[in-house]
Amino acid sequence: MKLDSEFFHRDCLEVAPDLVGKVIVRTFENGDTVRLRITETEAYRGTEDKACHASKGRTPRTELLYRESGIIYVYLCYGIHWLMNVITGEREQPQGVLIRACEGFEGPAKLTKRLAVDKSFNGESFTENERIWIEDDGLKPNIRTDKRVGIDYAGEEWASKPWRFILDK
DNA sequence: TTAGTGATATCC
DNA sequence: GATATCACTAAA
Repeated sequence: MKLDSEFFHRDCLEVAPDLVGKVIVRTFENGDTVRLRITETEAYRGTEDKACHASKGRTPRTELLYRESGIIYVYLCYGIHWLMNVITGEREQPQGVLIRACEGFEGPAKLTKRLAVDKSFNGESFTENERIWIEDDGLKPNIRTDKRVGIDYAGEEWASKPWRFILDK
């Protein structure tokens, strides 16, 4: 079952664990289809979350975070890597879920490389899209939580939040 | 441990 | 216009 906008229209702290175990489907121009189970996500929640891009204020880049849920937010990290996020929650409320890893592709940049996701997906919809979407295949996985990684700059208070969700086999 | 990489934000 | 920063990876 393809996830609809209702799924994403919730708080990122609900959507993030729910996305774990779901399947990203990507269709390529040459007809190939790739299906990858999501194994790791992280929640980024609002202006008060120092690790969230929107915490420093509304800018052209973070504008997407304020938009409706279910759209894709892709951005370039360290000049080389594309990281993929999904916008969740209410409009005007900057929050989203970072897709960190999929089965066999552990790492946000490996994931986007495999799915050939780049800037052109920024602002696209996950719910009305021919190229990429997410499916629920009925799996009810065990999920464990952990601290988010790579955000030491956000300070101890935010870096220690258990807002990382990992598929537990 | 370090280099590589480029968009963005912030500072002139 | 210039530069400092960054939610990473691969190679050593």
